[in-house]
Amino acid sequence: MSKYLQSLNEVQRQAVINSQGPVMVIAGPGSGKTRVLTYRIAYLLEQGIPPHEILALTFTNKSAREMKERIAKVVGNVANRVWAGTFHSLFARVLRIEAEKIGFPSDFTIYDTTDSKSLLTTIIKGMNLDGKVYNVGGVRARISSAKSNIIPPKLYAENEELRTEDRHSKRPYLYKIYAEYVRRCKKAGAMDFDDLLYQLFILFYKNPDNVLEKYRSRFKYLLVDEFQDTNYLQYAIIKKLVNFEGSPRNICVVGDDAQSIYGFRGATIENILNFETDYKKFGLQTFKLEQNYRSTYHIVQAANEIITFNKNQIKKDIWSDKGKGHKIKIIKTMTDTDEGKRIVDQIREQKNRYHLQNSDIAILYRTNAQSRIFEEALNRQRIKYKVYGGMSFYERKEVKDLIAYLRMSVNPNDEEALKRVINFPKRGIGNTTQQKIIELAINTDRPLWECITEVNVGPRAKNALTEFKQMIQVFIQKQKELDAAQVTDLILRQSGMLKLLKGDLSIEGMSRMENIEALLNGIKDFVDTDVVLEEENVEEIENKSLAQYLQNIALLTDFDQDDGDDNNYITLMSTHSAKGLEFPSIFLVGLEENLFPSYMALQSDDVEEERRLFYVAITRAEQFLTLSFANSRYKFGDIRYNNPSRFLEEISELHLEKSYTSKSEKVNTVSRSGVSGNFKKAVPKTYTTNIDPSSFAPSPPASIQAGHKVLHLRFGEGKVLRVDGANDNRLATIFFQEAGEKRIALRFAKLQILK
DNA sequence: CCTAGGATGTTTTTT
DNA sequence: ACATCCTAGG
Repeated sequence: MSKYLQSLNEVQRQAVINSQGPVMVIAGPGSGKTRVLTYRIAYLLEQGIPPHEILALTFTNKSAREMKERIAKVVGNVANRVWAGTFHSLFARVLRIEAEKIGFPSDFTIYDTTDSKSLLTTIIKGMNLDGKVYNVGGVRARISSAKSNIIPPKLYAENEELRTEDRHSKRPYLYKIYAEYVRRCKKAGAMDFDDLLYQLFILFYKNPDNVLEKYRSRFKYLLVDEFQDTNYLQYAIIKKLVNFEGSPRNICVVGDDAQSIYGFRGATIENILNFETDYKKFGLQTFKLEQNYRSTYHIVQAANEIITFNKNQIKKDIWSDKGKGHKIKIIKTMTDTDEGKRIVDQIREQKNRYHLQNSDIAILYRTNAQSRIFEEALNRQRIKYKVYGGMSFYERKEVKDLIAYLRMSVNPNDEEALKRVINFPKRGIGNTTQQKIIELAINTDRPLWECITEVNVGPRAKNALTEFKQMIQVFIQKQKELDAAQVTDLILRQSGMLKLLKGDLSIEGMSRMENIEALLNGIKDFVDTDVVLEEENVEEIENKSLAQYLQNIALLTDFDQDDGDDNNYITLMSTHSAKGLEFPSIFLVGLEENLFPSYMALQSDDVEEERRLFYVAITRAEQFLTLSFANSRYKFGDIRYNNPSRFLEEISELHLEKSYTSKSEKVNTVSRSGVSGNFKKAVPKTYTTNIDPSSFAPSPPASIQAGHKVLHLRFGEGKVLRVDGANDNRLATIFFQEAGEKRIALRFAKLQILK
């Protein structure tokens, strides 16, 4: 047996070596999911499967890269020829090859969210609709969800249910916006993020030139990571590739229903259930990875406890043999600023006491806006950190502006790029002129680009437009002759952007210039780095053109930037971004009602996904887990008061450091006044009991029945109203005199029966 | 056509 | 608090 197989436990090994037919791996946090995936691929390669026949789909570039690196360690360079990447990037790659079959240029532009929103704003205005009722964010989400459920504009228009929903939300014309949006994207030769999936499905569905057969015979082995976060559309594509008459159905999906946190963008746990029914008849094998190799006992147990508060889940029994470890610490502060200070103090202490590096530590929060407070506190103490997410490098205005010029030079029909640069830097083409062009384009059903010199405007504007067009035409020409770095340099000068940026000596201006230089360096890097040609992918001619560069950057995020050599910094990121990562010490902050769980989730009564997110967050920790919340916090400029998060109460005290309760009782009894805004005053929510812990004797969980009078260390005396579930999953509904009704998992409860 | 200053909305999470 | 949108006046 190969050496790497010996390093696996029995279940893991089975999940690796059962390489034929459908396989589902349910993998708890830290259970070696990535190891199974990578070893499975390595195993396939060792069995002689050609690398290009393996398609491994992940959600982030980072996990794809990590996977490739780890496969390479086992089997060497052949790993680079496995098709491993994100859904979006790999599908974009296929679409570049096949785009013309479905009416797109192969150099199609990828619209990011900003582009999509900007186009929608134009459309909504053009239809004279109220932008407040038809807010772009909401409209875009609606369209995105339609695409994710494979509902094209025509079906949308015919679907009474959807139309009624729209009428209810006072947006009866949404279907028209959708149709126009799709039309405009196609006219601009552009695909948005959803299109990268949707158009691929359409390609497979319409199947011109039997293109589907080509990919079916090419990708003989499919692996899907984070399967719980796939949406209907993604699963539909997977099925197109795998589920057909005579197919060996070599598909392996890996996921964890308890870590499904992308419901808001259409991910559905039903895919896991559907997968079972779809492949049962083809000999589906299921493996459950339940041993956690990441975290110590208290962390694993706390996670187990809180997840039982969710109703729907596949039963799992996650355990760890890493020892008891440290208990979970909870920090409570008065204000959000204090939270920042206290967390950073705590970080310093941990670093000293346990000799942790900056890179061992991460601060996680629910919303990106929370990062600022910690940045300030870390700055004051001169501790290095890096913020992930939020405004990414490629979303900065100056970067987008320059890229818009680049995009136009490759695809002049790119409407959003044109709108960005037509009057930037200012060249006398104002709003009125632009409106006239847009109008002409709509009336004659032609791209904006073709209309800019035909539009009927005054001589000044006419002149400016002619000059603009000539300038872009030069760029288009040069782009074909020069490499990406050379042409970008030329564009930067000739467009006037460089002059404008250099002339701005303000702090912000300097930083904009720095960003442009960083972009330029990135492009130089792209040109100078040799890429090994993959012989199987002859369709792709590796070159250093601008067009090639643009294809590669569209789907990059901040995560994908090289940090250089100094990587000893504290990581700050959202709980969503943290999925799949692990750190010796995690600080999970802002644990307040309306923040985590979020206000939106509470409004729509969807706390379960928030709880899964909480579960994901705490299971990132290997040894130290610190949770924090603040009494008051600034939001939209004024102070708001929130209660501590309900999730804090769902962790049993067994796993918490003692300091929390004593401290919080003291602070919590302070009454406050003068609460501003329409937020209700925060009601202190700790429950003082005068039970002496030393005389407290919890009864065995199995003995607790409905009707019992019971004692709980924190909640005091209560009556068991009912008990449901069986064995390990028994949940008691208990009414406490002080704390009200609670649902408690008996497996973990410490309850003393009184009578 | 451009600018400045005021009004307004925005925060959930991401490829 | 901050960014974007809107409006009036030059």
